[in-house]
Amino acid sequence: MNVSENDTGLTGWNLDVMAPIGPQLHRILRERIIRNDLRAGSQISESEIGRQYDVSRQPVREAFIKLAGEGLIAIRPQRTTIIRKIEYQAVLDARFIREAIEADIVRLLALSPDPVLIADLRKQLHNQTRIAQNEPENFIQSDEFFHKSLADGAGKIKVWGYIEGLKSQLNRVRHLSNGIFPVAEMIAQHQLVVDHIEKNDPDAAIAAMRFHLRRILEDLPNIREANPDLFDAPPGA
Amino acid sequence: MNVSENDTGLTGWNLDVMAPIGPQLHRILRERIIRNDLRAGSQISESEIGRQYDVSRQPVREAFIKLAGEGLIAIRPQRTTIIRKIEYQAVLDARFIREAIEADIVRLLALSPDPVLIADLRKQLHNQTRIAQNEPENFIQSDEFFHKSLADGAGKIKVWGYIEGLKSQLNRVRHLSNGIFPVAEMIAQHQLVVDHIEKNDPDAAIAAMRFHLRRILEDLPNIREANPDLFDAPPGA
DNA sequence: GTCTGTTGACTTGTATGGAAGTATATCAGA
DNA sequence: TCTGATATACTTCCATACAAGTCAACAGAC
Repeated sequence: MNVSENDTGLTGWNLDVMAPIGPQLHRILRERIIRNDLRAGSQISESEIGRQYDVSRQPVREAFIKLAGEGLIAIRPQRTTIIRKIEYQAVLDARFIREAIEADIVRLLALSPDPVLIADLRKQLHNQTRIAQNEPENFIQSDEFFHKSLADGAGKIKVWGYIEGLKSQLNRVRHLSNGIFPVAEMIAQHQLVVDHIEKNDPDAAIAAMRFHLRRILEDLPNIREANPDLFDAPPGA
Repeated sequence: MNVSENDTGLTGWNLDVMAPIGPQLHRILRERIIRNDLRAGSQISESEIGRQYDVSRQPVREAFIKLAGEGLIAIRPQRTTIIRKIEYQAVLDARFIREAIEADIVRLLALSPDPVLIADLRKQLHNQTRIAQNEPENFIQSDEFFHKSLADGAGKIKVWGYIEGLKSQLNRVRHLSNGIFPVAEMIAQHQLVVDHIEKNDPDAAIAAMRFHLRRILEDLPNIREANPDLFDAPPGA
């Protein structure tokens, strides 16, 4: 295990020793896995992570259990714990669920468009264009916020929380495709969704959202091909 | 805490001491909460549950953390842990997600009907009628199996696993409404879904499934009224 | 009677030790 | 050089001990 890239050896993710350790470790380790700082396929152990962060094994173990529940690691009792590789089918399933839910969310929004929400979304679209040009590394975050705002506007903010675990699977892929993502195209698709919501046209809004969320299906094979060691067994073959 | 209804004091849910304890406790406690054996609003503690099952606090704690993640209990650090009451909004949100996902699942099924699956589903419908007459207490289980079969037939068996946590919220309500459920009506709705799938009519199948899953919205207010102490704050007022 | 400070019995959070199981390295023998 | 048994060093899992925080009851002052 080699993680040290700076003086702390924590690659920038540090603990607040006054707050509960377990949940903090859960969040930190999840982020490190999603960003591929803890590489897929590599082994980790409770004691080793505990040493890195100078805590005991117990809170590490609790974080591990949560990560295993999200499918990010695989705990093999008495043997070892490994960072799971990205499962092609799991990404497809997570995307499927997300499309189903977000389609129904935009349906609600388009059935009774809220001018205040529309204005906020348009402002976000403006920001996205600026971010795409000046700080593309932050685009994923702004994209997440956009979709979250849609859920919130439909009164389904808790629904967004439920699928938090799902996003882990998708975000691992998205972080791999940071460079090759057609950002301008995605912003245009966002715009289309907002337009149809404003025009009180549910079917068109749903179609636009579904098309938008299916975009990743085109890139997925390329992403796998560019990072074969991070993925599990090939899709069909 | 009073749980003993038989000699073991475990009300029928026992541990296998050879298998990992933590996950077993998670499953057992979840079942007890869903079936209202651990009553909503009551307090529990790691040590007390540990004494009941003659294990240490540690595996109990791991089960608690998972249950908290599902929203079934609320851990208040250094204070207490309580069985959460049923949140009206959480039930609505879980139902919303389930409808969105299952609608897309039946769409897939109706787009390319599989005769083998259809035959299996029809056999299940037959069984459901028999169960409804002879052993109505098992109807919920057969209903779950029916919906799971739909997901499986669409190649989305893992999707069904992802929403496992969601079902906890819904099942708490369903177990309260065991007696007043219009079983015959639900079987007829199941039948309608299968019919439309077989006839290669996605829109009709989706409509039938959505209608079916919205049925609980009619009973929900009555269920809450019949068990006011198990629910959180009233919906609107 | 009312308020305040203290005590003690709880709670969860964290640390540590040992038990059970597995993988790997080492070494004996052919 | 190769094969197989043994030992050592890991791993997770569970039990136990300690630390820190919270709450309720109670004693005492006003």
